Amino acid sequence: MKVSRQQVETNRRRILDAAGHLFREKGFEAVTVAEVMKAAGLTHGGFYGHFKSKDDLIAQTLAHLLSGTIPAQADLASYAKAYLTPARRDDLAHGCPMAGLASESSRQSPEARDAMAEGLRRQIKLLSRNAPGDTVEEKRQAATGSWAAMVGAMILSRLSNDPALADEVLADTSAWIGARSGG
Amino acid sequence: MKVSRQQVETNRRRILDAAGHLFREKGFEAVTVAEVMKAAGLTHGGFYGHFKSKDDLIAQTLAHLLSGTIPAQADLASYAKAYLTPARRDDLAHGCPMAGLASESSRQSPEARDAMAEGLRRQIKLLSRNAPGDTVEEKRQAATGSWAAMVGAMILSRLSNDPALADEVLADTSAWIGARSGG
DNA sequence: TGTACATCAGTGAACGCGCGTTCACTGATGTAC
DNA sequence: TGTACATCAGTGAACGCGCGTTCACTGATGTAC
Repeated sequence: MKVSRQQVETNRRRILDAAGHLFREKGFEAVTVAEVMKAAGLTHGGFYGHFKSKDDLIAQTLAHLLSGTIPAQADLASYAKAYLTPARRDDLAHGCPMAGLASESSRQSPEARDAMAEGLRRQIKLLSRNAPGDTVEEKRQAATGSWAAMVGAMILSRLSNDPALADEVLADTSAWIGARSGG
Repeated sequence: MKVSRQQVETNRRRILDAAGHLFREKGFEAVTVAEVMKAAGLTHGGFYGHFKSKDDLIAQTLAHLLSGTIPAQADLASYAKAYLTPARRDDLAHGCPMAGLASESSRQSPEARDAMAEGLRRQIKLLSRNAPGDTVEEKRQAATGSWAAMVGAMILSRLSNDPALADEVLADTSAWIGARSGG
């Protein structure tokens, strides 16, 4: 049955939200179109009224995830300390899209990669503002290096099924960034 | 037709080598059993004489990849500089298994994750030897933080389809690790 | 404002394809004598 | 050392399942009058 234009827009956003959670939780390939639609409260047949294909959904979901919420500004060390927590690591569905999906994204469509690259640019720019260093270049290096360390630590921590090692990776990386950036 | 015991062992290693290259290139899910067997010069039916399942292959391939080649020791900064090159980034099939497969591995079987966690422990231990710091703890933090940054930078660099950004991520992370570790 | 009808978002069955896995078969290996 | 035969690694057709995608249909929406 037809639904109102407003409802269409709501449904579209619901699909993107559901996809955002499911993709972060399970990765792009393990999530099915039907699963996303069910999570959005719809049936799978209607999917193609909203998106051209699953690849299209992936690209649009990444753009959706990365366009939101500019995080509060703080110095790099505080930012890293807040980012590198076991709670954030374990809450996959609401976690950082870059840590959760960067690896898979590099094998996705150009549109998906564009969305990710744009998110990366924004993040580096944002972190550069309060990064240590005397020159623009030094600040950018600190921002990029710290961000790479945060993303890498999150990925490595998630990979370990030894909880002690997993927590140590977060804590050590946080300490290392802090020692350099003065937090 | 039956083949010699020696040939069986050769075939098994060929399958693992082929899987090691293909998985790093395309990820676990995008590679099919038939594709691995073909790359190993065999037909797909024989696969189950060597491995219990595709999951089993994944776990054994990771163990195989991570057990080899202890890299030459150097200080952290030189190590990072040698690791974070565009050439290494672009040669997916022969690249670092942890950068290429860590993210996907966290959703694989316990055996696969064990192999990865063990590889991570070895790597941190190895890098700690020549890490800067006065105490064991400081050295471990530098090793872990630097390794997280290297893996993260490799992943972020691969994700960007803007070559300038991709190269900058490597160079900036390398410079940042170098500035701290004195390379 | 109220009515008649064209539109079209969503439904759910169905399709086609590719994948992991199985299995009857083949023929070289390697053992028993 | 040579021969006869049981073993079993590899082959390739086939199976079953799940997935992305399509499509005829439904019935509420929203427009024309």
